[in-house]
Amino acid sequence: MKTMDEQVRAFGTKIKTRFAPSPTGMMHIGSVRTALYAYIVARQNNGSFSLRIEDTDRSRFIEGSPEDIVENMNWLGLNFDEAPIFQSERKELYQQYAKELVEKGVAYEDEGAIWFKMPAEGKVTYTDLIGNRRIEFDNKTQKDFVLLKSDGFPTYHLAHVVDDHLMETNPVIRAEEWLSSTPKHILTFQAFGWQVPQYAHLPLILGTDRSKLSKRHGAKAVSEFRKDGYLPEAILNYMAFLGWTPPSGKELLNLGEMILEFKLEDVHVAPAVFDITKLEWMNGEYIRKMSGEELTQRLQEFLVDHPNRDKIAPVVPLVKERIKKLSDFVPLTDFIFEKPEYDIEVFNKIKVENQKNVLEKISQTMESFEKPWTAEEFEQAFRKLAEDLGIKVGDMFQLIRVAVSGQLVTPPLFESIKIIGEEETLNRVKEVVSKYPEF
RNA sequence: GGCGCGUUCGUCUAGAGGCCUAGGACACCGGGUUUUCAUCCCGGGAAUCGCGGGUUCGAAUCCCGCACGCGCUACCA
Repeated sequence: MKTMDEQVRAFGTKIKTRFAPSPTGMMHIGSVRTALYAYIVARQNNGSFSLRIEDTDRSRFIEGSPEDIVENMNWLGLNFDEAPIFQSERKELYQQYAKELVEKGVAYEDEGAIWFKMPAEGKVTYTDLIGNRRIEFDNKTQKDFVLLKSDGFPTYHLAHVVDDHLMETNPVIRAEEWLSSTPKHILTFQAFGWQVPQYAHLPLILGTDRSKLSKRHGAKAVSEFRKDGYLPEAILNYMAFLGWTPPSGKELLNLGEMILEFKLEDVHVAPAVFDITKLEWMNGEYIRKMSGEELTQRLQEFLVDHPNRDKIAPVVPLVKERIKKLSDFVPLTDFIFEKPEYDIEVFNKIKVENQKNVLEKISQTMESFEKPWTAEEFEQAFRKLAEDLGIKVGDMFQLIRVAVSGQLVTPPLFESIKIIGEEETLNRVKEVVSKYPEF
């Protein structure tokens, strides 16, 4: 059996792939995988990768959609080699080709539209690159279909065939929802007398209810994942693994490694369910793998409106192992930059009697420290205080934590305090003592 | 309804006749490290491989049937 590589080489000299979304909304997370695989195949064959905007249905066009697609492809690092093609600008071209088919007698005009005439006999057979499966359709089960609409625009079927022929696309990588239409396309290629490209129909990506992934599954636009603090490398990695495992068995793979390992023929035939929990885990892995400097920079790019954007560098090492998404940074570190809101309910969660009294002692102990405070002195002093007061060490530090941050969960206490500053820390504790239990 | 595709732990998957009393990852549960959380480490439960027939000494792996799911069935893509 020939590999995909051999099959494709037998077809033409250069591998050309394309991503061909229709601009009916913001770029959807599911289409990332289609774009990614097409990109990888082009890259690993020294081929070219381009963008084609399928905007032949004027009524479904959404303003800003092409820009959103380009922007997110750039963000993901999936770069195009050629200028984007807009099908709406090629109207006359499709009309010419439609006319050609009418002249050849394989298409006819009816009610202002041009229809492809289905052969009454015969079968369409082809081998899909995904799963290397032989797929067969009986022409008898197929119906005539519209090539050119009465408004003069082509349907997807005509536009796909004309464009991918002219662009010399091979292989055609698209979602499996197109599988049923493939006989139409193959027959059209043949009617023109053109070489039929190889097809790779990628299995559908499903929502948790097992229906085709859409907005209502919570898996939404790429831009929203970006806004939520997901990293492009994690998104790419996760999406690539929906239906594909690298032969090396690695759990984490960057784009370069994917280009080395990926093969279309290794992609699954069965649909996959999109599971955001695993994406989140992967995102956390990528965050932890980054250097402090790198993370700081990413965070600064992400936190465009953060009031203390320039001061986050020292905080980054404290949260690196505690955040899964860039956006997690904010709630975890707000108390470091701003005095927190206090709530007696939070203090009540710590099982310590006479809290006000203990807080008073904490305040006094802090005041007794020489500046700069040191970790050893801090820890030893409060361990001793806990012992003297007969309370658990853990509770002691939790009380300090809440007094300083207003929260039960924070990055490491002492390190946080060092960033907040001794003065400010002491002020906060004093204020808590004086206002307790009403804040 | 017609046509097409699919079916291994909850999820992503390994698996190409014996290496499978089915392996890994996420998630979950338990334990350890730890002043919280997280990280890290250790351990655990979790798929009779959709069901039923074959073929074979032997099947998750090959064949047939069925069931179920999904997709398409537009002058949408």
